[in-house]
Amino acid sequence: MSTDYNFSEIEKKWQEFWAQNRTFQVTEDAGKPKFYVLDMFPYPSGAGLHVGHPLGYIASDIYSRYKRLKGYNVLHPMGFDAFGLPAEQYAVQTGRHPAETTEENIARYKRQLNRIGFSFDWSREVRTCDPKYYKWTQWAFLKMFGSWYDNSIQKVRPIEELTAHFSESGTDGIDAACSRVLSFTAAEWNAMDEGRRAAVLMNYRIAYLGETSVNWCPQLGTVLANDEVKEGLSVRGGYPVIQKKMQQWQLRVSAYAQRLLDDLDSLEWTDSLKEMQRNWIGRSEGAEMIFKVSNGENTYDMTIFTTRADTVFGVTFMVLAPESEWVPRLTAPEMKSSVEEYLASAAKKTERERIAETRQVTGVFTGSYAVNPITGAKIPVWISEYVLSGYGTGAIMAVPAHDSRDYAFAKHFNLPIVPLIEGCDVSQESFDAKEGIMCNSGFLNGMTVKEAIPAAVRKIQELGIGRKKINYRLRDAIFSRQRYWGEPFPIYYKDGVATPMDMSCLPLCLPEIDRYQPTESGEPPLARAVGWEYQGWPIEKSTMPGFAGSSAYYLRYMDPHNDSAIVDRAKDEYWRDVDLYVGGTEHATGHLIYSRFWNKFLYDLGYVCEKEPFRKLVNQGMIQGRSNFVYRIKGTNTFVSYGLKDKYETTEIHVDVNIVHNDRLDTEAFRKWMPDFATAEFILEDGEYICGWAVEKMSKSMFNVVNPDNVCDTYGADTLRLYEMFLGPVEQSKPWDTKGIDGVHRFLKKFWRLFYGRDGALFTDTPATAAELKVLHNLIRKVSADIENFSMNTSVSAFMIAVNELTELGCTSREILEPMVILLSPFAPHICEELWSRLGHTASVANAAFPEYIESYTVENTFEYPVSFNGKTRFKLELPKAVDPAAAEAAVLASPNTEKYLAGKPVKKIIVVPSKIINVVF
RNA sequence: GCUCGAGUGGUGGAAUAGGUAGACACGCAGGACUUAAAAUCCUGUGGGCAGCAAUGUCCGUACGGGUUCGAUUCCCGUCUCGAGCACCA
Repeated sequence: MSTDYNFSEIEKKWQEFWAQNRTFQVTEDAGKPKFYVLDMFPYPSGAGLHVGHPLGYIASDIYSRYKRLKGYNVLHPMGFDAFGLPAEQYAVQTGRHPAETTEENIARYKRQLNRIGFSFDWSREVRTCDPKYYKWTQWAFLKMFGSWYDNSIQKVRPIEELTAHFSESGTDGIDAACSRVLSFTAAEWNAMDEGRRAAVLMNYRIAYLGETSVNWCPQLGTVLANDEVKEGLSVRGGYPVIQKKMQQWQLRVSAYAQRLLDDLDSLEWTDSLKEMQRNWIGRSEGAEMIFKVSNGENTYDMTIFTTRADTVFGVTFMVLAPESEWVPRLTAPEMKSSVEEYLASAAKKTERERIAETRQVTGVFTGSYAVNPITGAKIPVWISEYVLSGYGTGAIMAVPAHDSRDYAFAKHFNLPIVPLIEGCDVSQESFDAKEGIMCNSGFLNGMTVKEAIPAAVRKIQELGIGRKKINYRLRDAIFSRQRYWGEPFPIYYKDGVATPMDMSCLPLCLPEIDRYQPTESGEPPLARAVGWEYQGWPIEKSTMPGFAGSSAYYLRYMDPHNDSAIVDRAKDEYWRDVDLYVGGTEHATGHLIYSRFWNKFLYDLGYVCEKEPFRKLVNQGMIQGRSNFVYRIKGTNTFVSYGLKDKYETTEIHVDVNIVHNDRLDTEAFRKWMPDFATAEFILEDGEYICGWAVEKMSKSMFNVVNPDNVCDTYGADTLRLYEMFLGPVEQSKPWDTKGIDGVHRFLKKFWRLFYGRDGALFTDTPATAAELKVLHNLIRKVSADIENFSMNTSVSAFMIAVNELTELGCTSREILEPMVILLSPFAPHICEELWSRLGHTASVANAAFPEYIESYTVENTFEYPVSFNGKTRFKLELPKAVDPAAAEAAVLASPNTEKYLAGKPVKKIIVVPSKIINVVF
């Protein structure tokens, strides 16, 4: 048996051992407390893993292994978010089936992950593109299609209960989340034909088909959700996005807005993440107010939303969103052509252009007028882009004196501005602050703004022209994607009416098609599928978005092979929810909202037992790339070292970081790297070529991608794991910098040498000394506290200190070394398994028990020493044994601050080291 | 513009409840072992001043104030960086 630390042999051996012995497979065990540790499952991209990906996985794996040692039954699964755009785009280019490339990518990912020694229970693996998995995505969709949200009990109910109510009493007594408020009697309902009823019900379903303004990305040929668009460009690909009205499947997430907001308080998430979700939900309290509007022939009631009901006396015009349904009704004949021209120009703009022209004022007059319900004044109705159709009612009352957007509009089109707050100057800009005393405002005069807002709301409520209203920014999620590689909708169109398939039809498998691009007529790829029909009727041709499959995957891990339920009730009641969820912050307003919504929906229907899916959430930081540069002297093939480059005219060239070590270039490897450089010459400094560097995104084009496989080859997985933790706090973003990896590797070698010297085993059965026990127990305390707090980086330091100390003490005692192996095993599992077995154990170290911390081994041996001051015993010194009490007393009394310490305050203790006071506790 | 978060040596970063700032590691410098290299080990390493020296002393956690016997930590203001939202009425 080798006495050297041969990591590659050890790591291979134990990875095989874990797989063969199914060491990390778990089942429900009522005798043990459960703990569910989840990583955000990866999208298996063609590029494979780089060192940034495993950061969170390593931290969660340490946590899982630690909890296992602590006696918990730990569920720690992994799977793949396997539907998605890149595989499909690759298919469009190459004609290869996305399933094929996805399969290959998953195999590569699994191989890479397993090399790092994660304790995943692979028997529970899920893949979103597997029909056995997406059966339950489709199932949930059908459940949503068959449900409505009852606002009065804040809960979802089966749609049959709504139809029963309709046939008995119409819409009377119904307070439902809906696309638009409808009102009809039972008789009217009963007289409707099937098609009409279907249309009415669509207004209430949680999953519904509706016309909406969507983010359309022409280059991708698909619709995108709000969180898939950043700054007017698609997150995937960075293509421009335009607004387009389309008939789309949507999820009525907005029904859950208040609950999604309220339940945030119960979660152990970072404040910043909760804040992000709060902003995204965007609750705002205000009022709805009805304005009479007239196009000259007819008069209508138009409802608007405002948070400043108090400013109603200053409304000098109204504004409609260009997409508002009021526009056609209120456009006067003589204004028709200019309105149409304006609408056309607004529709043509991309989202990005709209943002770029943010402060440019545009708009057009409709020719119609509204009546201010309080003052009776006749005010013009305009159309402008600055009003959004998706928020409130898509129409506003404009108060230019107290809203900067209305102000800009009024100035531009020369509309009147009426100030409503005493002493405010609106000649240059609006006065938006909610402070001051009201004036020019009838019954509100003399009140402060804070008083006036509720007073105005009360008044309009009395007059029956409005009511208190809470609005949310959160919109319904658009659920259709015009592409191939996603879950098909189990919906067919019977006489044009969207009809759900029977549950027994699930899974509805994705059909084969010959090509993956949209059809020539612009239909989604599924239009190419031959026989894509159900009982002779056409099946829905769009597919579900990426977030569909990732919204409930944590539930399937609890019971991944169940074909008759999304999760067995007993298993759900055992595993309940995710105790620790680790993943990137980029999912804050996407996946993490959708998942919470999805879970709440299933909770309402009684399929799951917890209101919230993810109890504690940790956001790991991104690992950026650290690029290296070489400097070629212009017009030559000679490269000059970093420190000398200013003496020449050079071009900076990215060089593969894998042939650079500690910023020193491996010149031989460089010559072999690319044919162009085969004859490269170098100007060195001190015999070495020093490279320049910069922090950039980790990407192939910058040659700064570091593959974890390479690190495992050179240093081993245990070093990689420790180093990623050592780099800094898990939550923090930082560049991958291999400087320092040697230090961590050196630590593992030192650790090994505690057990094995040059001539064989060192460990003995001699009892531990007091000093050794102190080192061990301090470490136990430190490491458990650190892991619980997720500060793995300081744990690694603590290990280094402990190993140095034990080395210095010449520790060989099994009594110390065995617990050390257990302690380190979550961080560096392979070396610990090996040492554990060499210590004579046959079971995996993963099945050991975490050593208990015994305080008496570590407490400082201190004693109290009374100090008299001015003849009285005034305070006590808590002194370490090593300190001379007389010297300490002298130091305290001599301290110029002692008088201040004693000034009227009782002193509890003073901690002293020779000649210096360090700690006074009152 | 609004909302969060963060600014500590040459570098990554420590400092649990306000109590010896800079742990640990990298890098650097010097040394040991070696024919040599690699590996390994030891010593030093925030800055200024004084001293042959052990050492002493002052300044130091973005900047300016405040609270406190004592502030990297708490409070107010400023600057810089990062993240998110962005015409949300």
